[in-house]
Amino acid sequence: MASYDPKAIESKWQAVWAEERTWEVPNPGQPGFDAAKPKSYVLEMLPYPSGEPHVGHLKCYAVGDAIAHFRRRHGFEVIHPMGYDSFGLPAENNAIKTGEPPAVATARSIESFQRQFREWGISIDWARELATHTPEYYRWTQWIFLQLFEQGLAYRTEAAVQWCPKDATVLANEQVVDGRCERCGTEVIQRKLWQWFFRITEYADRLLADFDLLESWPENVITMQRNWIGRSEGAEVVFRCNDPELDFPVFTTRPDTLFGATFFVLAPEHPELMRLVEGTPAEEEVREYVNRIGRESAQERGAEDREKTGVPLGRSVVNPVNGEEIPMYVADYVLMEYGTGAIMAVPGHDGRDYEFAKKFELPVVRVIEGEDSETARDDEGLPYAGDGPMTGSGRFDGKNNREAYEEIVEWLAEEGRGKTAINYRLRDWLVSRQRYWGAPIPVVYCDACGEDGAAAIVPVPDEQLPVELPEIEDYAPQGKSPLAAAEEWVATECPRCGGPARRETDTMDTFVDSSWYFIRYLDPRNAEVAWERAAADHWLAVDQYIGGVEHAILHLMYARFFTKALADLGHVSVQEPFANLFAQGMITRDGAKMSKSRGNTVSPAEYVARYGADSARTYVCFMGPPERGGDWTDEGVEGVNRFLSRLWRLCEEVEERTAPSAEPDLGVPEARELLAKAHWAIEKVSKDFERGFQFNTAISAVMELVNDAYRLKDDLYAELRTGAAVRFAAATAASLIFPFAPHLGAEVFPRLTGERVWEREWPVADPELLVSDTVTLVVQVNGKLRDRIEAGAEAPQEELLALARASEKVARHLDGKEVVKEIVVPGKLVNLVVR
RNA sequence: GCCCGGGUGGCGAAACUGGUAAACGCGGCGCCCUUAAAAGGCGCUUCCCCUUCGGGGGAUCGCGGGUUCGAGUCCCGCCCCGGGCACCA
Repeated sequence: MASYDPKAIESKWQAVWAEERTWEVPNPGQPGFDAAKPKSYVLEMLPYPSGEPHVGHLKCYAVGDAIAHFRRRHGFEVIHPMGYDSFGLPAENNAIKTGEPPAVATARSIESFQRQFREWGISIDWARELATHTPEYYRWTQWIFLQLFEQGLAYRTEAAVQWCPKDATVLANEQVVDGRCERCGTEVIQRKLWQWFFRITEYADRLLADFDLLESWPENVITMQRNWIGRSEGAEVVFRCNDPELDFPVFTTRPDTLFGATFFVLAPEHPELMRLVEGTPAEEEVREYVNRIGRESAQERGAEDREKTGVPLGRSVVNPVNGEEIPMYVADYVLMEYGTGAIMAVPGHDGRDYEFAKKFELPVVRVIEGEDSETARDDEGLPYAGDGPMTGSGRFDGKNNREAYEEIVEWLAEEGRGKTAINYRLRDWLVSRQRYWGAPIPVVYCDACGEDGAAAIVPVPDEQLPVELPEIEDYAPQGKSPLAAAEEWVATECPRCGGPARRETDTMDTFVDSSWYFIRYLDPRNAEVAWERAAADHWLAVDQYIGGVEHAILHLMYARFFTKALADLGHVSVQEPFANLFAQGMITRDGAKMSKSRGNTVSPAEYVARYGADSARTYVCFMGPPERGGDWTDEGVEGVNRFLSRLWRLCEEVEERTAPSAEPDLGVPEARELLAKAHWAIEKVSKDFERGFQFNTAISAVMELVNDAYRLKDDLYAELRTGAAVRFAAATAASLIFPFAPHLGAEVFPRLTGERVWEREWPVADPELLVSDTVTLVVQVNGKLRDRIEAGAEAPQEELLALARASEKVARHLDGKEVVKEIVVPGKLVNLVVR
């Protein structure tokens, strides 16, 4: 008997699948397309190809592949593509360090990913493979950019961005770690620069509302996105300054506290700030303050226990509800990015305003009665954030603040001093990067076409796309994009007037590339259009998306935004890209996140070489619930490898000792028991797939089946028809383990059944064999377990009671006591309550 | 501070709508096979106490209360761990 040799069988089946292109599926209109077959789009987040795949990849694709196989065997036409998110910083940083072009390192890494995906036996439709850094792909990224630009959804403006003074470059938020540049450790500052943005805020409400369209997303991911969007309802109220004459709208969620406003604060970046103090005694101090704040990092400014600072402006505004003049300040606790960059300060009912008022000795006024010991900081019980009757609020006195809320807003609206308003925490998406390794932003600047001395932004016409990345010498950013150094490339012709023009030298954030790749998979080789509508309509939406929680906010929200924008443009028919989302947990080692510096990384290749891909894949699915994390242990992989070897040996033995086509004999108790176990396992594994991919328990069910087969097999081999039960059990185990250990399943199943496992429908449990004639009756006295008795499954209540009372163990506890209550749960238990 | 997860043996974990706590795996212990080892097979393994060695009793799912015939599961109050957001008006 040959022993389990994963290397041999794995390469054998990988060759078959490659040769036969087993996992390729046709589009509508293509040969072999079957319109009657339901489709299922199973997708794992595409990898960023840097170095070698790690265990996180192994887990993600093992989980996704199990789902793909499960659906195929339920009659679905499963599309299961793969690609590479191949633009990005690591390749570029490597280029800066070594001078090797990013394309070279990227190609090397992609090769490694391709090789390992094949070695893992992931069922990928390779005909649809793509990489986002190729001109064939980013041509369409640029096309989408221009589509958004035409709609006014892409725009260029001057904005404060994170700037590293040492590297002289803008940094993405992700590149800022604890307020410092991730590369050189220099403290990041804010700087104003002209940047490209996508108007995602326009979609804030739809991004919130359409959570309802999703079939199944983890609740925590939805919550994270909801918080990130941060919708608040409130009112916009206008405060007027009489000298100089200026209106200052503020956003507030508490118009009911308007009567308690005792001062007014502007953000240091507020555009009217310097105008207010110019030529006044306050000018010097305000200017110094603003400059000082400007030099501080966002980290410092947002620090938890930062003391309130600010400067009085020597100006005042009028509170529209009571005509009171209140003094103006500038303070850094007011943020320009949120609301209007100005606030009315209500120290009596807001903790931050309270702190500021105390420090600057400003009046604190109560306008709502009530107390809350949690928030109160003084004898008056202020600040108070709760509800209650109004006071000191003129004609609203005595009313509950909740009711007054509506009335005040209505009244303000009548007076033309306010209106209801909604504010979002979400900001527009900054997409330009002063970096080389990304898709060039496809616009040119033309002075001749411009007005008032400003250059016009002229989009590159579709037929001139892609705007290809030029080859350059030095990849290091010098305060502007490295592309700016490619002078010949920058100097171009204006598509509008034919005169001299300059190319945009910024590239796009790589999140742009990954916001639409799932659509390109559907028509990946199309050179005429980004995708054919029929193909997109057939396959979208993604039925099951799988990836790490770390993408819960950015990637998933950007992709949702793109889908909605593309739907509005008439390019797709769905509003949501991912109907179902599965967020897998992170694998740790020795209880810690894996990292090279910690030296606790796990190389999947090493384990695949040692135990085979099937063991590695099955292990990552078995280590715990896949949505939770888990700690990688070598013993764990060995354990799974032991199980697969055991299944292998069982199948080998069964092939030798039993005949192929005999009907199992249900009359022999052991044969029936084993068949029942097999059907139980079918039911259990199927249910575990359906109930949120509980693969750990699914695999344990197959383990139980194999254990039972081992326990019973030697007695059953003797007869032809009892041997058939063992054959059925072994074949069932092979069939059920196939989604996790496809090579083993593929090898062993046809040897026992003559059929290819992936062409065979997923088994269905026989209900007759799922129920047994007898059950274990649990007998409790006062809720405590006293005995277990075998009883007929259909036995009536009286019989169960009689059985329970007949038990000696039970009788011992009834002795001398009175039974006051009898509880019978048919088929389960009897509980006797005694006194 | 706010919003999510989660606390069950030595470890990873299981337990469907309240009904046998610890399935499955790891580790450990013992036995069988073997000249020996590896591999493999079989069994035991939550803790404490009593035992005439057949077994018997008690405790136990982060802590404290409650509902119930019965709570890991439901309710109330706390503690700890992980993640996200954080001066958002």
